[in-house]
Amino acid sequence: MRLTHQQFRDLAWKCGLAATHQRQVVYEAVIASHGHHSPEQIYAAVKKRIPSISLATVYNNLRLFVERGLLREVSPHSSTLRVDGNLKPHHHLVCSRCKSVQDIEGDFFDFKHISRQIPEGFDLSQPVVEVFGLCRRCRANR
Amino acid sequence: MRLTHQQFRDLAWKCGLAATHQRQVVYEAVIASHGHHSPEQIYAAVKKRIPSISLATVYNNLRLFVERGLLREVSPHSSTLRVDGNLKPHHHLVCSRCKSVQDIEGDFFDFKHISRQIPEGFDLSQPVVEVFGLCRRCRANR
DNA sequence: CAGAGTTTTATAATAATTATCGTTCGATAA
DNA sequence: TTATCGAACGATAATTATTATAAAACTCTG
Repeated sequence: MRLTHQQFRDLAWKCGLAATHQRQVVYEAVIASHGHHSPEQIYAAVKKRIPSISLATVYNNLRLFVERGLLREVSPHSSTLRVDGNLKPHHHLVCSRCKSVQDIEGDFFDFKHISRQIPEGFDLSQPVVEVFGLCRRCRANR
Repeated sequence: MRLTHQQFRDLAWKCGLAATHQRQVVYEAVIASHGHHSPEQIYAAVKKRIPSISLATVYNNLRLFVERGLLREVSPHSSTLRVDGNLKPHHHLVCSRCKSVQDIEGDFFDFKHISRQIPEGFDLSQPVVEVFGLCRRCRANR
């Protein structure tokens, strides 16, 4: 998706960012790419329009966009592997801010309903669900 | 939690792994540590019992345990940042194997029910839910 | 269009994880 | 037991993802 410079300027203005060309192109690349892409993929897309762009600029702007609410982070996990020795069916409550994980028990999810919506062939026989929110501490520190 | 060597041997045998001392201590450390710990934390715990252990051994065994189904991976996305430009409420269907993400629509989740179960103070006003399973391609390639 | 403050770029640094390889260990059988 | 062989371990190098730094370029406001 392309925006006029004025449109992007207004958008950037709302969240207190300067409307630079690089920033606009990064933003457009994310919106245009339906799906959920990694920084490297976005960098590759942006490079077609601005060959001189730096990968750091992509990271920088993605972080700013997420901070200012223009984009949301998918799977806002910690940057490190986590393992769970509890193999009984249970789900996780994850803090989007500090990445802490707590177990939750119970049947909250209507899997029959989900089954009708998911793509053909997707295997949900052992579903794991993660619910993201803000833990008490992070909510207080806002 | 401690296991007898025989108990661990049986467990390891079931998934085709040799029952080494290091392996047993890593496994016990994960199970004993309720919660969802990082490789570094597990390494620190194991080091108290086997000071000479290598971090690589911890990583190696965690990966094997996950592969063989003895442990499960929490938030199986940790390797790279993903962003989403779709700010409308929606949820994600994630492949545990290849990490691909697809959007799903609909109200599958009984948030009133969840609200009763979650810890005091946890903010679920803008919940994001991710459902993990196996996509068609990864299921076929099993 | 000048000055102040941001942003970009190139690059170095860091963190997390994986690969490599020589050495040692564990399981099986003589 | 011990000999044997493949698996596992430990030290360390390499790789990958991300963040930090600092000088140069750009954006915004007046």
